[in-house]
Amino acid sequence: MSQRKPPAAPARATIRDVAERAGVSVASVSRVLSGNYPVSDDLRRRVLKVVQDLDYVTNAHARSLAGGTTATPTVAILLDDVTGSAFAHVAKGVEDAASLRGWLSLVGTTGGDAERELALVELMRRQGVAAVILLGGAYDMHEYRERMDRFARSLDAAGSHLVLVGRPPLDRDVPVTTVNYDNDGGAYAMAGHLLSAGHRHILVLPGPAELTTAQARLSAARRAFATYGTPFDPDMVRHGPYDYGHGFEAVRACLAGRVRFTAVLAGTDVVAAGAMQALREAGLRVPEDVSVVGYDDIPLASQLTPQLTTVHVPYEEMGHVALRAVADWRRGGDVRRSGGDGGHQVLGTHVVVRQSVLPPAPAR
Amino acid sequence: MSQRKPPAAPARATIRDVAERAGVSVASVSRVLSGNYPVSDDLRRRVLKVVQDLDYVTNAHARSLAGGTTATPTVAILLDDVTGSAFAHVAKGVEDAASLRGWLSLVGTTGGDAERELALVELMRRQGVAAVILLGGAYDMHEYRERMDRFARSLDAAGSHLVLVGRPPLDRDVPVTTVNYDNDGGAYAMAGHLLSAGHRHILVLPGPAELTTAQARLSAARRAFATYGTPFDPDMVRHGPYDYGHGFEAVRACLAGRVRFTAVLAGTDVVAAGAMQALREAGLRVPEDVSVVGYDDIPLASQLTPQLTTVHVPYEEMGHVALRAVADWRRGGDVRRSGGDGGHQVLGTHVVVRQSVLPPAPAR
DNA sequence: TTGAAAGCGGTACCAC
DNA sequence: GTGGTACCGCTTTCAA
Repeated sequence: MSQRKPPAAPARATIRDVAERAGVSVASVSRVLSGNYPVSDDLRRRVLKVVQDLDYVTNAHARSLAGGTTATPTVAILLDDVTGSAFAHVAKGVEDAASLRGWLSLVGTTGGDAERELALVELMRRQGVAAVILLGGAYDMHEYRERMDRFARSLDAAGSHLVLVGRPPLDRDVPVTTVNYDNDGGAYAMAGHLLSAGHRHILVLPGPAELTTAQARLSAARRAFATYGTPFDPDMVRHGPYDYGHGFEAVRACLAGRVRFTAVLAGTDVVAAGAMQALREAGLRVPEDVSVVGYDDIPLASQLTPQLTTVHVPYEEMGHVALRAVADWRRGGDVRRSGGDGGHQVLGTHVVVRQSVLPPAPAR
Repeated sequence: MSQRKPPAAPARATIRDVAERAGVSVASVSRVLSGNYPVSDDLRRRVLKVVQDLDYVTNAHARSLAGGTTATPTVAILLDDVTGSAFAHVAKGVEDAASLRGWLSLVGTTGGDAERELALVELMRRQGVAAVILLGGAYDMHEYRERMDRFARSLDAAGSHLVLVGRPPLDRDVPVTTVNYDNDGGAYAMAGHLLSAGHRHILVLPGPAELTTAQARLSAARRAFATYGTPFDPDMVRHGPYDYGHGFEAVRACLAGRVRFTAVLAGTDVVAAGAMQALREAGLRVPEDVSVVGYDDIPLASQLTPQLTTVHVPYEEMGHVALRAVADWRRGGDVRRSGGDGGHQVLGTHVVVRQSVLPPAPAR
């Protein structure tokens, strides 16, 4: 307590310690360790020996400050939650692509908290990461745009870059890259699949009303209804979180309320899983009595019984694309501002037909 | 291409730029930004204005180098895969605890690759993180111990610390903290649950033969068999990866091979899910015809139909405990070497009874 | 081939 | 209160 030197600091060895102990100059040690410069075998041996003995490692901060070999490029991935989210697959995609290039990738979670998101972006910016990749979940359009705008510009000013994945794009003059999937197309096709099977009474569980992806899926479904000349009943839409519990509760409530439906169009696979569970508990069979479809095509979809018909979203590939965009950006200076690609990419989606859809039962 | 100055370097503003533009000294700028020193309001305003204009941020590397306010403590979490692994929940636990303290946490994935693990540990060590937390998945005892030994010592030498979660502990004199769950107790209780329900022909899918956790679960099951005076048939054990596919294939193969069993003791919930699917496809009902139990108690367990009886492992809490251990370590200098706790903690597990177990059917 | 020294961007101590 | 300035640990000219 009264000590001047806190014993908690084990005094990490420095390059000077190594130099001294090896009887050479710091410059030589640096050369040996960087390996990008000719050095005599004897010197190298002596230095490496001491490095071993001292268990020395170069201080990344110092190295990066000195502007040496640009430190390993690092990308930061920010998402709400690692557990179970479909976006965890995007993170995996980014990580795999990064490690393939010898880059480092780090994941930070925001817990859906804007404050924490801001703090993390700031932190990463300070850290000098090559890019910050923001995954999924955009709510308020107003505040959101401004917020992202600021992020993009401040990262850009720090020599970094912002990538938005699964979020609405910003204005053209903002230094940002967007990677998206064809949300509309998938939702339209999925609703169409149900409609073409003959369903007319479809319970729609699009997700949170404020979430842009949910809104888009809902309006795409509407268009599909219109195409099929089927009236769209707003009462058949139940908003709620993208989780198992919501799917379960919503279906249970509708069943209890004697709402008539022959199919459930769920906003995500997890919601679909909850819906299926509620149907099953009510003694209804899927798909004989009620058809159910999801969205995302996460592993769960093919593990459910019956296997879920859903929309495949290329999450991992989106991660690859996001990382490639960062690499291109770094290399290209700012060519991508003119190039057609690079600024905003959209990957395709498609319906995966499995076993959870059948034409509506004659009766009921 | 022929440019001397790569245009890719947007020349991030420095503290000196700010000082100059604001007509003050760098020291003053530093003071304003650190906020830990009295400064005149006028000066503060002028500086902040320029900071805004230039969108200036302090360089984390420089700050950390200068040894100023110790940078935000950062912990690195390393695991195989973020998607779907039970350990993603531990990561979440660490992250939540870290963010509560205002610490930063980063997740890196190894993809089960020892090389990548090594690279990440090295990188983190260089980065000067407060601790590296390694999650799950230990294979070869020989090489493994040596490897971890080295990690522990080198991190320690760099003023950092190694925490092992869900991995076997090392020797007492190695500077490491271990957080574990009562794997044995859970496995023993789970097998006991099946045995006490009357099952005698149990198919055991413990997981990968080389994985320490799988080995432990298997031997605990054996002990339970012994306790119940039930002969243990090695032929009823099928090793394989901790995934859905393995559960599915193993059960299908046994069914095809006319192996007689009334229950499945799966190594994880995911394996159990695969097993249930195979049974269902064979026209067998769970639990009426065959009982199935898992291990982990991830959300999936309660989302399956029937809901899965399994062993609850406090993954998130393990994350909290791991982070607390790091905080204690940092604070305590090296008191924990003497203290009984802190070095090696074991959290309890327990069976969660749901709907996937029934006494064996009379016939069959 | 090797060594000396000038920064990289900040922080903090020491004067004024 | 404010401005100089000596480092932090490392890389990289520039000489020797």
